[in-house]
Amino acid sequence: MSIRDERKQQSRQALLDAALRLSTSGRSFSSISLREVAREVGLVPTAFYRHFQDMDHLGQELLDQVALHLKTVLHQLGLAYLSQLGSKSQNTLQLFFQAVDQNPEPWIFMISERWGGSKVVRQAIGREIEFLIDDLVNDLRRIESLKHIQDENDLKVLSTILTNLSFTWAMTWISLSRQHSGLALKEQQEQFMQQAATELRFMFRGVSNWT
Amino acid sequence: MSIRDERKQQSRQALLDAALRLSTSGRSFSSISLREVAREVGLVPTAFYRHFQDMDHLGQELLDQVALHLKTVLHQLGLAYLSQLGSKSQNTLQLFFQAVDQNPEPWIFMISERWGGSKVVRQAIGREIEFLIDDLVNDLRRIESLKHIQDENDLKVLSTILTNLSFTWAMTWISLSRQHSGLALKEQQEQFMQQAATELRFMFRGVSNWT
DNA sequence: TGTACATCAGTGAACGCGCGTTCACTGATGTAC
DNA sequence: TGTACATCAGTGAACGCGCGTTCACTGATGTAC
Repeated sequence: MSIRDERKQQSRQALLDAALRLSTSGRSFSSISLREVAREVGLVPTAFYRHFQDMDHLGQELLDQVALHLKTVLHQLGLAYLSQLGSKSQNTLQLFFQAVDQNPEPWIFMISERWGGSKVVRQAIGREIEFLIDDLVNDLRRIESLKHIQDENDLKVLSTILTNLSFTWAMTWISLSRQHSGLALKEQQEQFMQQAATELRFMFRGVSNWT
Repeated sequence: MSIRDERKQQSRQALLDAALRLSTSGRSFSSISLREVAREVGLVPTAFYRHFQDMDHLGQELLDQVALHLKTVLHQLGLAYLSQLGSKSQNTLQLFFQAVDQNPEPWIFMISERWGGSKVVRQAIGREIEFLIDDLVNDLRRIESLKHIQDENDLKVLSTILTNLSFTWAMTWISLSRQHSGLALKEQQEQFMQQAATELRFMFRGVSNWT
């Protein structure tokens, strides 16, 4: 790639990063402005148009990146779960929250814009969540304790519940860090992790008695 | 109440209704303006200040009304479920979606603003959801098939799952009506209701094998 | 009941501001010879 | 390698617009006597 193309790519990515940062810091994507995004990057507003037609197009591109990240993280979590085999699922839960902490923005974007104010983003998220659910079905199929679930459809329903639950967990977890700090935060997190573990236990109890 | 107070109350409620309508018609609360709300009601923008200090204060009041509605509907659903006793839970699911269809706006507001762009609304929703979960715990306690769950905390976790699941169901249901119509809509709704029923069955299978 | 004054929901003009978008431009980088 | 022209990411001025908020006002309703 030429120097010019490289620099252009950097600016483009900087715009995407700025939009993600602004729209996950307590405000929503539909309430941030083109000028804000450009300003955040140190560009003049008109330069925005060299990269995206408008904020909606940026939103779609941003969602693609965000969805790819989540897909990767979730798949790695699936692999980690499989590799430890009989190990407690609580470990996986810990890994999950660790992944959320390490890079919360994609989670915030995906979850809070799922029913958010931008139609194109909302619809794109609907599609991406379908993909995530299907991916998870493939991971679930390889889990020994789920082998007795014959009906492909039941597996998909299970995947749907888990996906939706995990979104709520992620967002609740993140909002804990926003409302508490220090020791109080640790305490709240510990308590919430216990609760999520119990939720999982409820699910798996249903799974193991499935016919 | 005097004539003047009555008229003032009407205007106030009209502003709240307009804000709810605007913020649940595909846009978000944080992206609608004070002037839009006033215009929708047929008032001059400055008249807004006779009723609310700003949009945040209107939002808090609006949330109170919305939460009260949901609380009432959910409690009535609980009573309906209890009264039919051994009857299929699928009936209750049907009643649930019927209630959502009859007045979708409170559901949309509660769910899409749960992680939305207004901080005060977000935090108020967090509190209200806690109340809804606690209310549901009280209803669950009276269900025969749940009597074997001793630990109060397990009951609360179950209530949390059900509440979160039902929110996702409600919003998915509503977005079906937004994307389809006529026969295709009926088909999608039927299919989704089956899926939700299976999700419930997973949960209850876990519940009945709880120790 | 009638009158004189007080209250206050709603009005209309005005303000400064940030917004999205247009346009002609600049100057560093790329390309053809 | 050096030169002459083309490309194009980023600039800066300008536009019309809707926004939140202020202020002095109007006139219907309420209240005191």
